[in-house]
Amino acid sequence: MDALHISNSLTRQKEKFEPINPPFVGMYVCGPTVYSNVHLGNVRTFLTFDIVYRYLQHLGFKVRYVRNITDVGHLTGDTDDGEDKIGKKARLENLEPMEVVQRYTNDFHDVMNVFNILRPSIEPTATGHIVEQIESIKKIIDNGYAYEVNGSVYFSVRKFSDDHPYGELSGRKIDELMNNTRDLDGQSEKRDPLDFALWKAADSSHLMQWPSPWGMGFPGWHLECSVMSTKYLGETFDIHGGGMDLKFPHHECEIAQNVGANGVERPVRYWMHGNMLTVNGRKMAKSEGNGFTPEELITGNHKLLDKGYTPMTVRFFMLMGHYASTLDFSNEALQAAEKGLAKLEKAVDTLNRLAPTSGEGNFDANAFGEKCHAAMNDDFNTPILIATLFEGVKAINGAAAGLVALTAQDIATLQATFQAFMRDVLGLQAESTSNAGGGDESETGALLDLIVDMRTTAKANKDWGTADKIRDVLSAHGITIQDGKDGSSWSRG
RNA sequence: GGUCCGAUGGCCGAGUGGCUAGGCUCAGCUCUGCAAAAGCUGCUACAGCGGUUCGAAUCCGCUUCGGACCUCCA
Repeated sequence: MDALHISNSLTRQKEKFEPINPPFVGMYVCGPTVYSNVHLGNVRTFLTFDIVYRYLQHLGFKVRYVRNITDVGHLTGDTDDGEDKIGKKARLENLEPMEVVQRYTNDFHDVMNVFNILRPSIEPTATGHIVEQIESIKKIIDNGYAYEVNGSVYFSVRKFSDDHPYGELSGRKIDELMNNTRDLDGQSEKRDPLDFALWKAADSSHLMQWPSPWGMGFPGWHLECSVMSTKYLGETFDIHGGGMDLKFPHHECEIAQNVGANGVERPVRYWMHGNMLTVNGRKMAKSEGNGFTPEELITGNHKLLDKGYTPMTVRFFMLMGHYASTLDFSNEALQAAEKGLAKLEKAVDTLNRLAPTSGEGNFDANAFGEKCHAAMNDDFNTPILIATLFEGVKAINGAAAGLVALTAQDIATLQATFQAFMRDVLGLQAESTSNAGGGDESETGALLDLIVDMRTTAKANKDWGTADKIRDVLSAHGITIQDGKDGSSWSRG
């Protein structure tokens, strides 16, 4: 494809991407609720939109990427008097709610860094936008789509659906929803089970609460995303992303709120949903007890893991599947990713030392680069991109083996393409396996050259014992010796 | 119960009407003091049944199995 196409969840079509105000692009992604450590499934979603962000920038768009932090707890249960998650955690650990928020926000940021996921342009918090949320509720009430009961405000879905479509994104119909709504525990003040809260009254035991025209309380969960996306990206903007599990009710309610407050019929042009990471076919989730943290993954300290894996291995593993498909976690898949990534890294290294042919080249480096673009243009198809990169690997290794001829220009093009797609777009950075802190690179390199040289002498003398000992010891330190026709060389990893 | 989605070789995972996906694994070969790496070759699949078509993994129907959402969720 010669232009970027995106699968739009709203229309269920693959559509050509045309920003509202090129070269600017506005993108909003639902961030985490910071009441616990993020697990790997969460990471997958943020990785998905990291790729979108990176590729849009690669294409030259000026992207304003907004990803919120949900730091209001919301309710643990379905009842009107449920405790909020952050408040509950604060009580359990004897902390201020904001201490809980800060702790898990820090954790979230650390994890994002470890996986080389870029920071958004703006990272707004729900608590920082209480005023805007209250203003938004007033507008919705004024427009006739919300009502107040005992200090709480609810959105009237039925009233809204008389004037506007509701359920378009998730493909739900009001009548079906009616029949399938579960009976709530406790009585609800809602006039209709389909209604959702914009503002909840809080009693004195509730730790996080703010004054409002309706009394002390806190905002409903869906509202913050509507308000913050509108504030920073406008009443209509280009891309809204999030996990598949947020499609309903969260995103559906967001649309209703935006339309209800601002009257804009289609606030978001392209809706994108990342699919779930599964374990043994089931969604990774805290409640399932099958989730593990990035730290457990890296150390391998978890019953589901045979060993630890590096962050880049995990990143590569996730990118080997398309974001819109479920991806099943398994040790074998991780191991395959580990080896595949090592092969890729090794080829990049080989590429940098490759001697160009003096004659004609027989590899079309330009076509290779275009193929990489085509893969990403087709709805960010990272598995195809990776498969294409391996075609480049084959050419590089073929050149090293003397089977493929690459001109200096070909090599330069290959280097630029690997830099652009492997490093910049896929965000796969080289992981140093050397024991850091042991002097500078060139010094170590000179020593290794000397050792390899000594081993070559030993080999020439058929002193296999010495030669093998050098190889084994270096290997134990992560240095691999390669013997070729024209002598030996070393590499890390 | 309702809505939606999926089922691809030993494993993971693309593809969506005709053309090699790719990675990993396994076997053989080349290279090599041995090994590793690399290269070459092989194993070559589309849940089942029926239909549409010159032609289907790809479209339609049914069956079986699995999953997501309908409640907080990335």
